[in-house]
Amino acid sequence: MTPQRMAILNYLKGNLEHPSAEDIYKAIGKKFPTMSFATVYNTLETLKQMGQIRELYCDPYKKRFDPNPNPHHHVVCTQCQKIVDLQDEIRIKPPTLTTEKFEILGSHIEFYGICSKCKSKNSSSRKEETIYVKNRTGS
Amino acid sequence: MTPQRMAILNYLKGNLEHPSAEDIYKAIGKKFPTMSFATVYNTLETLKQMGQIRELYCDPYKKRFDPNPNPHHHVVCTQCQKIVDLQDEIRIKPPTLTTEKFEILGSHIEFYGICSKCKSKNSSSRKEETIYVKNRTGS
DNA sequence: TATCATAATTAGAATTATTATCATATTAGA
DNA sequence: TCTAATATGATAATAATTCTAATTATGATA
Repeated sequence: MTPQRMAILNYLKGNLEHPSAEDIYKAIGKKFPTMSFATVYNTLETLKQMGQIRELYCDPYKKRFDPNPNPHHHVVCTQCQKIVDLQDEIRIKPPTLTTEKFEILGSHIEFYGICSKCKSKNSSSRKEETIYVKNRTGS
Repeated sequence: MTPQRMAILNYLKGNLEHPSAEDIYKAIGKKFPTMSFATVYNTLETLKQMGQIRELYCDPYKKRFDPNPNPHHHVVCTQCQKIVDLQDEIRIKPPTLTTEKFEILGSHIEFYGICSKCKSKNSSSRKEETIYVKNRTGS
């Protein structure tokens, strides 16, 4: 356990925003200005291997990281890529694969939609809506 | 409707492999050697807008395309990124969001696991298993 | 405490997938 | 056929991520 790892883990734990590697790099950079991007990626990979965090793929533009490794599901805004945890316990049967034999290890439900912030943005300025759709950074 | 578009659409329809843009480029390239990668991406974007195909994000390394735009779910191999359609009709309740108000537009379930091919690969040559994990191309 | 092996960090280059630009070519409609 | 609109192809640009190699920190042991 190095200071950098502590900082990254601390930042992640208790963060509900499902930050990307860049988010983490920027946030930690304030405390550790010398820290490199590679360390962020290395640490995230290590934490993932250790089962401390989970990597999410529901943001099509970048990987996102979830400090809660326990199985749960997500709601994703298709405009700003905001990801929100779902508390609901959803029970689904394992699939009946007819042609392919898979060893199923887990499942993940993604609900897609528009968050309230984006919805109000849309209605207030319709002309610009393609900007919100195409701009990856969500800014 | 241009010849290139026809070729891409024809290739997609009736393809169960959920190909990536590169897969499509390579496959169509045999018939249209002059076709550019940009055309593949442009066409896929157009077809997506038209609602003819669906873009999948469950492969962490690249976007994958599904010729079936109707709602259905998938099983993904975490080693070779093989994606298989699920025929099962799975009914899930829309989530009860307490803090955030989302307009939910759809949902997608991903089951994760190991396909039979990767499972036999693993047991037959354990020493090389990191190769299969790290090699993105799945080859 | 000094030494050593191991693992972590850094900076930067390299890679991969994807998107943008723009000149040219093609298409579809009058 | 003519023309405007759109598609294509070559290439450059970008963004996220991974790799490399040199340096540095860490922790165990003498």
